[in-house]
Amino acid sequence: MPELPEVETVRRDLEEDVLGKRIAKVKVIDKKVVKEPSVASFEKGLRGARLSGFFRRAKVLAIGLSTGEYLVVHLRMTGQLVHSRAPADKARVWFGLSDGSFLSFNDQRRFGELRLVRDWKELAFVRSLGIEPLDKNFNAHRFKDMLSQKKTKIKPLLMDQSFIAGLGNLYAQEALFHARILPDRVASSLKGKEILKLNKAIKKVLREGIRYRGSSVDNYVTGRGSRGAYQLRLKVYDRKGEKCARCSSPIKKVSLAGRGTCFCPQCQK
DNA sequence: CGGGGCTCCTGTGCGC
DNA sequence: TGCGCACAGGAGCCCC
Repeated sequence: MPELPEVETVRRDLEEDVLGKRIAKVKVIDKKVVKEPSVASFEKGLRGARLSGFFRRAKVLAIGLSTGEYLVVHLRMTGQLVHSRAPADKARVWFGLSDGSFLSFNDQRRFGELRLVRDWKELAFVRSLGIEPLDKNFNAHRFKDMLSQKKTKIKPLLMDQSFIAGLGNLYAQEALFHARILPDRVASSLKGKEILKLNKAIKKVLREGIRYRGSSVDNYVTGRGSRGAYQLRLKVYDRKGEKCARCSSPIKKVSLAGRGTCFCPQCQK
């Protein structure tokens, strides 16, 4: 499940490996993943374009093109964007680059989305996004303001992209563990110290996630097709029944807003 | 506007 | 061993 650190890892890989290369050929194998414009216009608009910049907002990756348009990629659950010497066997879409290499969009569950647009920041989803959690404006003072009126449980709120943009189910659970806060706490009930700790924990888990090149719990891979390593450092996510790294109590799992949520009932309060 | 629930998808892993 | 079903979760959508 690609979240901010996974998408950022892909962005950095591609910026390093394919910036400036030209798209020589576009092959759409699964039309479902191309959301706009029509497949014909998508192919025509991309063919011949150079890759001129790689941008990320939350979990959205935008690839700037020499034509002035952007190829906007949302990996959703199982999407992969991989640069390699040959198209991936299971590619939904692939791009043949001018140097003979390939950029493949793979997506087992087909929730992923590709778009070719003029102004990616005007996309409805991008416009509705909340604050970027690694932005310096996201500090404890600001966070306190954001939480003060919120009657919802903190964990689903952390996953609300219009509130904070980029956390998903994995990093939300990890951040709450590091801040020692129970996932079902009502957001407005958090005290000043807890808000400070959570603000720091969110930044910490995202930065660590990026440093370890993302979490390959399921089928996420980097822009080079390799696995990340942050899954080895997870404290609660997918660890139901295992011992808490801090206090050895068994990790519990509940469902919040329909999503699996793991936590330590002993050291999260 | 908020929150709950359903939907989109497919592979995995569980219980019987 | 095999079958069927729950589950995994990002985000849009509908409804109250």
